[in-house]
Amino acid sequence: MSRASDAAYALIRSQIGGGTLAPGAPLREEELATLCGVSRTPVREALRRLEAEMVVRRTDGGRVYVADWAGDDIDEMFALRGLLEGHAAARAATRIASGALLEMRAINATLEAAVRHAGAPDVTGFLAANRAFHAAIVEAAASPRLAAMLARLIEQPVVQRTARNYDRAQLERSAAEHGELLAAFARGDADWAEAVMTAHIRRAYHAFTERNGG
Amino acid sequence: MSRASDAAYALIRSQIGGGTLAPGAPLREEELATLCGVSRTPVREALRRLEAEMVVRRTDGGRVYVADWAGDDIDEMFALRGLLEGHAAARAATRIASGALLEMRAINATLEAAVRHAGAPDVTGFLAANRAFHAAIVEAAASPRLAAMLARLIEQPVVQRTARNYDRAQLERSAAEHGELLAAFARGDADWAEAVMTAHIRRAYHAFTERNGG
DNA sequence: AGCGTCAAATTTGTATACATTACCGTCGAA
DNA sequence: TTCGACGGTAATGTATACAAATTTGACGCT
Repeated sequence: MSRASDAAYALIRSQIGGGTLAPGAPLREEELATLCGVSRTPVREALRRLEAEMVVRRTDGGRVYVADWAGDDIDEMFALRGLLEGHAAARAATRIASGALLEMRAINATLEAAVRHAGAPDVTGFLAANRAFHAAIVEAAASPRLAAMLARLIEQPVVQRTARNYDRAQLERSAAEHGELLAAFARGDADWAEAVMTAHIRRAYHAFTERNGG
Repeated sequence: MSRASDAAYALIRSQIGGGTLAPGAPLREEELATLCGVSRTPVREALRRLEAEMVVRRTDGGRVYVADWAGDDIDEMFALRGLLEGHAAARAATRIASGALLEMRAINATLEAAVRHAGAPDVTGFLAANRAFHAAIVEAAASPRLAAMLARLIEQPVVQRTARNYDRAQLERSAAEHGELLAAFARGDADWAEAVMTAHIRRAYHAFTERNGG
């Protein structure tokens, strides 16, 4: 896509993710335009994209606000993630190429290393590897529509807060579940992969709600 | 949303749905602008929306073409529809209000009347009632994200071609399955509702592929 | 003859000016 | 005092002009 439009999209999204733009805050096009150093036009396109992703919401008139997904929204997101990522895992199990499987093993080795990092676990490293791992599954599922839906569903702030709530034992359990997914993939067992992934997401859900007053 | 932008969106979408704009056809902004009687700006916004819905696709450069979803795409769409509509039915079973349930019974009565129409079945009437019925389920599911996903997934051309492939017996079976869904809703049985809906979509899938060379 | 390169033309991306619409405060009347 | 209407203000919606980029065609070279 275009340069300015993409830059505006990335910046606004990161500001929302980083908390600089708080949930419920109004977003005025002109203000964002000066913030991004571009004109209103690309800002408008960025807002349209964010609206489609439900990162922002707009009122009956055109006013745009930062979406304050909380409570039921979180429940929805995790329920749909479980459904769709489980489906993705099932598809991936019967389609993944051996090369991609090797790559995923390497990714999970990195993840395990981050978990067992000397002193405290390397949460940032964990997050990067975790993200790459899940992305690889979606890639192997070979379903553009599914990929698009999951991209809109997985809010990184939620994933990050979830992981930062994990203690070392939970991080290790995540790594172990990833290992089990790899075993299911190696055997082409779709049902197994789906079950493990569903449980994986479900556990993340409870970890998230326990410490965030869901 | 805005007047002109909405009009452009509706017109372009209907032209694609109606076949006037064939799959693979290039879409030039200026041409569409004159066609819709508006400027390029609202056309651009309409194209962004259609892109998010995967009704059109755009190349590395900004060129936009009518998406030619066929073959694997159809499989994907039905698989995801089964998953998500099944989930919607499960949620609806435990949440639907008695008033909404009554309304759905009325809708299905209309649908049955269309099926048993004197002479040939009234397929247009069937489609209208069918659409209203499924929309009511999504509404009762009370999940905005789920609703947004399904809206992007259910291409009316596909639904229409599916229904037009049905013979009278299949139309009657659809009506019966709807009736079973209503029974599941009345008892608040989420598992039952989900199973019936999944089967319902699956049958539609096979009906579609049988006569469309899937 | 085929291929690479360069240039012209067409198309999209961006910016800005203008029109329109929604919001909000104020004023007036019940 | 509260409700409703009205007008000012500020935001979004639209149109157009200009800049950037990509495609396409032709020309020259191998």
